[in-house]
Amino acid sequence: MPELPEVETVARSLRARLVGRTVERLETSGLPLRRPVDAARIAAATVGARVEAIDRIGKYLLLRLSRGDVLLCHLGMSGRLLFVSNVQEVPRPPHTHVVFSVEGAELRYVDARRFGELVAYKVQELAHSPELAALGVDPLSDGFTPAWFAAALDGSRRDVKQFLLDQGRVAGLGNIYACEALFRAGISPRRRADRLGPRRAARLHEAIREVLARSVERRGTTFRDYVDADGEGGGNQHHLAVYGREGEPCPTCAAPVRRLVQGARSTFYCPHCQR
DNA sequence: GCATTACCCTGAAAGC
DNA sequence: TGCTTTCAGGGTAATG
Repeated sequence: MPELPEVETVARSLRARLVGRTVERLETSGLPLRRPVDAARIAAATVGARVEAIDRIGKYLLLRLSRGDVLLCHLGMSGRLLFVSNVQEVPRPPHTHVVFSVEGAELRYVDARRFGELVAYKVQELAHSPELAALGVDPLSDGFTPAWFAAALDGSRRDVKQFLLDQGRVAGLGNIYACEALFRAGISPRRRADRLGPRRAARLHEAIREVLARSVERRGTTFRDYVDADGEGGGNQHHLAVYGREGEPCPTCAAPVRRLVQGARSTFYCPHCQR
């Protein structure tokens, strides 16, 4: 499941391949993703345009194109963006929904569960798009300061785990890294956000940055579907302390890791180390 | 403002 | 072995 480190890894691997190249053709499967794919709009934005830059905001990938268009891509649960240079030798995998032909190579959007999204905007529309307008602060951006984070926590009475998953607050954290950051900070996922206090808030801020930075270094976490633009899996799954480890010993105290359900999502935590 | 539930979807795992 | 059921989860929307 692509969260911030996975999307960042895709952005980096794509950047090396795609920037400076021109899109020549667009093909789509015709099947809807989370929303219908507007092939005509995407073609108008991309075909004949050069890829000028690739950015990331939260879990969104931004392909900035010449002529002032931006292609916004969310990988959902199982989405992959694959850059394939030897097109003849590598057949398109099942669930290939969008293909950009790029100077003899292909950028393929593959998504078995079709929870992803691909949408084009004019650059001046982007900030007001429904996807980005409601997004909170990216935890690897300069705006993610301890003071901002503490104030945001103070303004929410939800469980801190729920708070962390809210993309309108912190943009880019998903279930894996929310669990890992809370473990690292020694904070119970059930603690109310506005009851962390300044010391825990500072610890959690630091833990979020740390957990994300380490995972970016390891090129993300591959559980099932995630690979980068070159088809390579990440390495962070070998370094998870609690996520997906129900019943296994906590790496700190050896107590069994527990699982609880918050907002219909599994939370993994150590009841002994996290208070 | 927040909790809960349903929905979209497929493949892996579990259960029989 | 092979079939059926359950579960996983990001984001959105409806409802309370």
